[in-house]
Amino acid sequence: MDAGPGKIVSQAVCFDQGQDVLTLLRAVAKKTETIDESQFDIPFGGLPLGPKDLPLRHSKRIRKWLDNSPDESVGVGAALFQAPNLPVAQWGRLLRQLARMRLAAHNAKFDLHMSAGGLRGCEDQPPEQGGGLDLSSSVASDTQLTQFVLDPQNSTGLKPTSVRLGLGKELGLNAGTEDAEQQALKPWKGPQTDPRFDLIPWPVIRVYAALDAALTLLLDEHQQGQLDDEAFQFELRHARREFALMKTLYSMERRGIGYNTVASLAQATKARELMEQVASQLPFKPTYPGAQKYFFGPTEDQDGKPTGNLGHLPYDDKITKPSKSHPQGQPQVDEETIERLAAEGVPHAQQFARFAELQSANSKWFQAWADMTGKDGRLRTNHKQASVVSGRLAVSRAQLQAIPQNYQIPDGLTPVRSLFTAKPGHQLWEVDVSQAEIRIATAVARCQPMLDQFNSGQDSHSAACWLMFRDEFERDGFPTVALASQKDEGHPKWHEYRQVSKRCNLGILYGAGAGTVRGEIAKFTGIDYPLKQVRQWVDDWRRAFPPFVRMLDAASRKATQDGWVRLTNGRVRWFSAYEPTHKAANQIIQGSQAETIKDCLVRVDREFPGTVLLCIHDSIVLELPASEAEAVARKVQDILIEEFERAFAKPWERGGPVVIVPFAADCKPWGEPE
DNA sequence: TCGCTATGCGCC
DNA sequence: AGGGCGCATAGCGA
Repeated sequence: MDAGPGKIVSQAVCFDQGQDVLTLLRAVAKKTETIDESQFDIPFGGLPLGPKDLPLRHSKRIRKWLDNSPDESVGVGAALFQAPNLPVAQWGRLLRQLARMRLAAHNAKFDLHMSAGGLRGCEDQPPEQGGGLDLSSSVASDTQLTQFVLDPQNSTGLKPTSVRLGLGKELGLNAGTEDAEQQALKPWKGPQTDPRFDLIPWPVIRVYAALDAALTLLLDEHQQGQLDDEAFQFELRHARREFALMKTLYSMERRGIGYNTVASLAQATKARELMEQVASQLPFKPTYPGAQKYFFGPTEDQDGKPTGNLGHLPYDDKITKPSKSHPQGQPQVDEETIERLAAEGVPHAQQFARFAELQSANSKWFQAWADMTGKDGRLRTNHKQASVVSGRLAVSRAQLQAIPQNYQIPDGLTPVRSLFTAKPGHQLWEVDVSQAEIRIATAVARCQPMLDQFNSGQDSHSAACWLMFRDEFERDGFPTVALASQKDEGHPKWHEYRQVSKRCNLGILYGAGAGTVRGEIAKFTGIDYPLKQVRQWVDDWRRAFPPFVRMLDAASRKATQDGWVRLTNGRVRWFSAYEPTHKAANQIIQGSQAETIKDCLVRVDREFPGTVLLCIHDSIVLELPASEAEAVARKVQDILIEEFERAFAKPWERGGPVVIVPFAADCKPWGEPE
């Protein structure tokens, strides 16, 4: 159960052939240590194991709280506060016992990590001496994932779900239980920014832990009863898919990815030096609000004294959205604003941009990821499987779905991608589906014009370019798309028009209007076309692909009328009451892609165990033995193509033949450009 | 000190 | 009416 941003306490319930609860496992962890540094302090009883590792702030906080609250429950806590852990050997017995059972857990992946991690400082020991044990083959079900499949519209939290289903009444569960729990635990747990579940005395948390364990068991029984019913075959199938995916993600997270902390920290140091040089020349605090004040703030204060601000007029299109604190909206200070200021020769604009990019690179990558890397030199992320509405995977902790492309790296620093390393004798490879979303859109919309282009070997953007600008190409003597795409001999405007077409493809399928498409074109080509011209192009695009237009309309109509749309594998994307439905088509595409890549991931993990490191929406990163790296990567490439083509193959008309939209995949060593 | 919001920006 | 995420920072108010 997630008990706050990245802070977790969870219980696993163990049962044996339907008998009563046998054992509780209480797992505690800190955000930064959930995975690569085990963090068990198990306050099962009052047997001392030595003092806890207590940060000063917590020590102070608890001491203060104890002094001010001399009631009985606190006395119990105070007695247990010093050293409440069980002997290490008991941890080992617990793990061995769990390994022999069938386990149900709410968010099983977390419990698996805790069990496998072992006790702090004992990671390399056998369980009897505090080491971990892999319990993944003992886990039989994950009640949170199953609930996500059974009821995607509601919270999958254990207590809200139980209350909703009327479970646990005999245990005293009611709508207020969760709040009561938060109230009771808060003084011990500390602030949300640094919660310490391991500092909560067992007598304080015991009742809640026991309740969670019992609820998990009740929920599991309830769900399994439902899934036994033939009417729930669909849900059963998808619950099994998610469960299999959970185990794959668990093994990926355990593995982590090699990261060169030494080089990363060297870059961090270099970045800080560069930042200091720049900052010393800036006449304002180098923050976004500071820059806003300097560039756009009044030049004089109320008394007519000069403020040192420049008093630049805000750009009309660069005002933040009105909010409570700023009903008029504020002058926006983003990259583009700064660029414009710099172009006007406004002093310090360029320097501030430089400072901001250096600081961002350090705090997001060079410093942050080095700090997060484990003692084994591996950097680990945490997948969230049941939180994204579209069905995509999300990752937290290290945001390894947003590893910067090389061109994003500030001048003078090393690309972050080059800091990822393979273990000895291995190589990193990435395999990705090319233009997945447009191929999916082609299948979903049954778009014959785009299909024809794919079948003749065109990529989607060249295809759109050809169809949108065909008249002009033909008039100028370029009668085929193949000729027009030749770099040297092609139509002089081919590349410009292809960019325009690409932005139309992506933008319109995402639900963008002409204004946004115009901005995108400007961003990628540097040419700011008149809105009227862009509107014309959007119309050209719509004329070239009538089935896409029909699909966009049909999807949003369905989402408006029914409140949901269906993905390619039958799963449903629900729309909440106030969610705009213009994005419905995009959600079908994005969600269907996510469902398909999940199946690929599980299959690749099964066929090539131990190799998968990351999955980034349409790509899979692998760590492969050097001797056969390319061969395996090619096989994975084939798997992606096969799975995507199969997922989207269907008859395009009633009783007609099955139409297969061709998919393509790229396969290359990690870090190599296209 | 802590929780919250606003802002900006990385990825697909 | 461009979709889906997560993270860092700043600033404000309790």
